[in-house]
Amino acid sequence: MLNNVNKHNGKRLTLHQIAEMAGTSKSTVSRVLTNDPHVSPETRRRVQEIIDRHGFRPNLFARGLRGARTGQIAVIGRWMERGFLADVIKGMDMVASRNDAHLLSCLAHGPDDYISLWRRFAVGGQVDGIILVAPPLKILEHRVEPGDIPVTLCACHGARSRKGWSAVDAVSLDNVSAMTRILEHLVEQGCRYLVYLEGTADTYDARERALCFQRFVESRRDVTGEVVKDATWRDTARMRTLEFLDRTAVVPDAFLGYNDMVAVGALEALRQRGIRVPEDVAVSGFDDADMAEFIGLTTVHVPGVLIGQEAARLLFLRMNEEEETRIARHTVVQLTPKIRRTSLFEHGRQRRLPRRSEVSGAAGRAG
Amino acid sequence: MLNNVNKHNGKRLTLHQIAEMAGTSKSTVSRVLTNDPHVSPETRRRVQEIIDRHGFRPNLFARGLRGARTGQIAVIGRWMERGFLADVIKGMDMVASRNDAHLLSCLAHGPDDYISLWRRFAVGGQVDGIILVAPPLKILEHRVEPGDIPVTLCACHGARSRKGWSAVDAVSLDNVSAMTRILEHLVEQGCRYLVYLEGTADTYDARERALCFQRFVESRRDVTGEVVKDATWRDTARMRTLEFLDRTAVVPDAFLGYNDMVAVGALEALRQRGIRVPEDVAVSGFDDADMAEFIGLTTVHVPGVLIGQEAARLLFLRMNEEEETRIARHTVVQLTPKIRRTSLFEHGRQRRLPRRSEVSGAAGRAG
DNA sequence: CTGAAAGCGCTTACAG
DNA sequence: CTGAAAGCGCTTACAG
Repeated sequence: MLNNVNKHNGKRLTLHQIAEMAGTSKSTVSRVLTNDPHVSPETRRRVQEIIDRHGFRPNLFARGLRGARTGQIAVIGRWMERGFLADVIKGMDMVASRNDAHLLSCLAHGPDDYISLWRRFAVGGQVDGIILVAPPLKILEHRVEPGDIPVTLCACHGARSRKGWSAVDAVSLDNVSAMTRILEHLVEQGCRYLVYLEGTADTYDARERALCFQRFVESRRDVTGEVVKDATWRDTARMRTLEFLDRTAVVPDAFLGYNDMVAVGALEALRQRGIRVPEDVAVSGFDDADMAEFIGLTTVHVPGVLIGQEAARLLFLRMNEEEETRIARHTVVQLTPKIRRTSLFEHGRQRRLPRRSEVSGAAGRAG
Repeated sequence: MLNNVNKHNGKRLTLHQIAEMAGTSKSTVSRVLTNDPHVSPETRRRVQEIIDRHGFRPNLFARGLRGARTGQIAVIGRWMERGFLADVIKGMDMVASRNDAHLLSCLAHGPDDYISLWRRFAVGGQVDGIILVAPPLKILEHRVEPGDIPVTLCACHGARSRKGWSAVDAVSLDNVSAMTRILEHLVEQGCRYLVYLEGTADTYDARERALCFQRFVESRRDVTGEVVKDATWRDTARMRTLEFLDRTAVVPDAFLGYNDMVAVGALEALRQRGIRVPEDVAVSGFDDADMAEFIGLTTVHVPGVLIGQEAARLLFLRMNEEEETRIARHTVVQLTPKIRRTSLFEHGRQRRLPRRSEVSGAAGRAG
């Protein structure tokens, strides 16, 4: 009887009542509930049967107040990452529900809000653990305090090398390998003048992708690069791209977006200016969003669900440790480049627009 | 000092300590915290100042155990609706954080899991209220019990007419108006043979959209319709569409998807068979997903954030009521059809494929 | 292996 | 307006 869960004769069930029905004490019932080994098999069986029959679930507040497990995990994320966040939360929820825990998901409204949410949970005792998804860079100015409840970093590659964060469990994305392979692919396709649309600049992963782009460009004599800032979402990316196109003498060979939505913004701008993709310019994104495959967008597949599962696994591992260990676990998730239509010149490139090399070459000769 | 929030000399703060510092009693501090009017302005000011200075936040478990507010709202949703769910949660979170509450989001793994999650929270006392997002049809076989904590239905239009659910607050989508306008638009464009890809059949909204399609087709003498079942997501929609195309004598004039992802599945299948959109066949979706505009998909815009806000508003209204009222609030959200490229034949329709009317007409004459 | 008792940090009648 | 006290439902030393 689903409707009678946790109720008996219309009254909410308590340990006390279960104990009475089982002809034992509250202590023993509690021991059964917490899997305490100091209960005889026979007693355990009898008590468990009553518990099961009535669908009894202990009051979480009493439990939490007593300082035991609350069965709640706080997940702090950002609305801007909603696509990734939805996948990650799915993965976490899978693991959490296997551990009889629920997710308390909070969307931060900005870096400061993110940090104050984190600190509140870190000391508050409201949850058993915290997962920080793509936290703002600013969080690294703070540190994990000795008394904090367990925390796992998710999608914040590199944070572990920072003072005060080295002992924190983390699952990070291998942005650099994936980004480098996309860049190499573009160069192979004949691209020499690349533009990176930076997206939000305040997460570690965003920063890492931008840095990777810059280093790659610097390491290649034959490649020129430029970073366009403040292209955080589809519309801003479209606007930034339009502005860029209006002030540039030559159209670049490729636009790389911080993520797929930014790439789509660039595609819209290019379409608006009548510039063909991929004939005139290549475009790539990051994330492999739902429709990326359909529109043939070259991108990097990010296995969000798997990442969420792993983050939750690390957290439960930590939570279940008897005593504090000096171990910090770090999982690096490999990402898969997806080369698609927007960056492929199958039949040789047919370009109407002048290349940068031609223009600058001409200018060089003229000068 | 962010790090000192809720701590004083390294110890977690309690009412007791605040009372000591303020030179008053726990009772009075508690009264200040709960906005009890029975406190002198001077005392209130003094206590509040200490609270603010130390960033004191009362222990939620003690509060919850005592039977007062817990500051937590449970949101139960389904992974399949992830796009919609992400938007809705954003809206709820905006309202919740204004009310100093957090969202406990649970993803149900199936109808039974959904229902048992709901019942657990309904009687459990873990949260102050529940929002059910797009619950499975099966939930209507159960009913809201008298002792249940407040619940708000979200995206479950029509449930209110069911026994045991009439007194529940709800925010629903006006699926019928939107769907009808899309259907009328398609007919205006010359479509006569329509196929609806049903998607998941186990939510009220999905059911309602399918029903609306069937009724429309039945009400029009000149229109033929067919429903394809079990097209729940992009890949299944693609497969169902391919199967359909392989067994049909004539290609329909339009495919309507239960949502945008289903529509994209259909688009993929059509592309795979070399059938042009919109020249040979029109396609429409539902939701107005992130990339729908970019790919020119005709769809219905669903304002998820706004819907989430409204659901949370209704819930807080209910929670803040002193005594139980006999009022049930119902907000209906209007949806906006977005007519785009996939259903527009601007330059007159140029069709390579035979129309159903032609084929069946020929068959009729032959018989 | 089992039970009686203390106590977690609040709120709210109750008494003044 | 204010304070002392009871009690919410658990868990865990403590004693047997």
